Amino acid sequence: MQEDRRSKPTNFIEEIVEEDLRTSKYEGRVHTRFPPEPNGYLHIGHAKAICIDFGIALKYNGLCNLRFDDTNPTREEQQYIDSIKEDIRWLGFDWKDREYYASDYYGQLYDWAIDLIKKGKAYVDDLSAEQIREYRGTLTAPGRDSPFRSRTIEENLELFTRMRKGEFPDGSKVLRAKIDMSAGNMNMRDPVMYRILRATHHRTGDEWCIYPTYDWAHGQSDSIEGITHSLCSLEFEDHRPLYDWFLDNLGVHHPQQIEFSRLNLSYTITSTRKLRKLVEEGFVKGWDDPRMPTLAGMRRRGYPPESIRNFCEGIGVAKAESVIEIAKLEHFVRDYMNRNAPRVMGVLRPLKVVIDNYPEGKTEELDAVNNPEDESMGTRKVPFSRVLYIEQDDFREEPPPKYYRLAPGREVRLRYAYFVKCVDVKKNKDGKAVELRCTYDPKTRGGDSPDGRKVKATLHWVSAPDAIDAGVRLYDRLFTRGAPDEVDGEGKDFRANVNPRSLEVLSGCKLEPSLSTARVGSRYQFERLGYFCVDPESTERSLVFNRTVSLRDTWAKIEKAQRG
RNA sequence: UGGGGCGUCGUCUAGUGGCAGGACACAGGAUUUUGGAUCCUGGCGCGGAGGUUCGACUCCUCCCGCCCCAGCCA
Repeated sequence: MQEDRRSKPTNFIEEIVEEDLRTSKYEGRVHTRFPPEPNGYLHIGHAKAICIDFGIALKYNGLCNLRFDDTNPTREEQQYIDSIKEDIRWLGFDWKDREYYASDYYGQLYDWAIDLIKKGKAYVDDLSAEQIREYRGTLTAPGRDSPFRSRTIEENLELFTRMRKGEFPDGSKVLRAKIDMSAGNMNMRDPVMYRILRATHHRTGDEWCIYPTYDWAHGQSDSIEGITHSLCSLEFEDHRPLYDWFLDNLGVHHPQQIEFSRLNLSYTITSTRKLRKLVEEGFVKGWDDPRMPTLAGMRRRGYPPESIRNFCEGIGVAKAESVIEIAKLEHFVRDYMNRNAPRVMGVLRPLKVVIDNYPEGKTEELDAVNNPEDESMGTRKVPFSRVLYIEQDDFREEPPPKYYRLAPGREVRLRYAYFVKCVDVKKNKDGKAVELRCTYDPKTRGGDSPDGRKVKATLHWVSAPDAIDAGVRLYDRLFTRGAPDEVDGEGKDFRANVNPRSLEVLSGCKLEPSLSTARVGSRYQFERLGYFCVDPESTERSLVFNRTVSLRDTWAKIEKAQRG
């Protein structure tokens, strides 16, 4: 009955879920989970998974758990747990009180391991890691049975119990599932379930010296939590037979694993391991560096969570491997910001302008629209005076073709203010323009000429005596190649493709005074320049802005084409 | 030469035997007090070959290409 009102499935996973709902496969329940390993910060790839896991639950009136897949104490840390929770909440999802840990289930997992041993389906193996590898065979050649494969149930029970008690050194024994050493699927060649590892776990401390592997922990955790649909990425596809094997041989609740293709973004890396390298080797300043594709970095950069969600919805869910163009992400950011970010004027690279015929000491308060896309955002006053700043790039002594902005003898509009005409240029020794002298037309107040005279350009500006100083950080893509893992030379890796000009730090930028109350995290459109966000490094005395993304820039394209 | 997947505009993605649609990108135009936004227009695609069918992106066969798997990582 409810189904009728539901929108059509938008991807193959929703189709499966709806089919399961129709056939009451899980008594009409939908219960998913997001299972991050707390070994790094969440990135845009995780965002896709989060949107799918939580999104499916939301759409079908189900639940989505947060479960930390913490089975490897050597690389997991509490700080990552904290950041992951913060980032999921920021993205806009809520797991309520369903915060779980695979380590919560160590006891149950141990009991189930005993169960499998008793069923003759698991055994303790004394082979070394290297020997196990040799015995496993290759992709094309079958493996061989370990000499310890035929131990009696009693012996296995005793050995495994002693493993748990800490009677054997690290790495000396493992517990393996007894499946099929000749299976075409390598995962079925007697996979390891437990390894001996004396490491302090961030939650269980030193309680355990044996730790379950992913394969042994994951499906069983899903089962314990009553998960119905266990969604994961493609590389786990050939783990599914093992996932099924454990659950079937245990005879417990059996969720369905469904795999989808993970997100790849051009000019971006989405590998926790590689991102950690960028952090640890100082290519960026931290996990939350605004150039990082981490949620923390994107948040600091100014990406609205809504835009990331819209992006994830916009790219779809499928099994084909793909690389999404970064332009698509930027589109969703601009789309959201255009509708929501208040407009403001700021000059990044100031060029002084003196209005010769404007009275000295006079200041006017001009009306400016806060957002032309949303009248309800109202208007504000912007001060105008005789001395102003405009953008250096908005003046050319010798304007190229199609350049509409200011040049000697040219008239342009100052947004919300007056038409001004350039009458003189003062230059320094190097011939660089350092000050413009202009005249204004008092009859054009507000920006319209009563005689119907047109100008081709409208410039943003800031009143010099009223301006506040700020620092601005401009970001470019972190990598110079669309596919950062593609490298020319031998022995090189993605690090060779890091863009040395990914960060440009500007100081002495001039902003309109209304920004003096801007709070950390606030997002604005600097008219004609782009969207900017107040960085946490801002202080009361000095604001720092991050450019989230530039505006679409038609002139830049024309100019680029002109240069050839 | 083992097992598991995947191939639809430049990039994503819809399609479930009946005119191949959408988004982004790109190109052109209209409009504009942001060279923004908006609107219009345009080009561009079913990996290949056979077969079944009145009709095939869809079903069958073969071929080609790409990805994943030989951690006591997840």
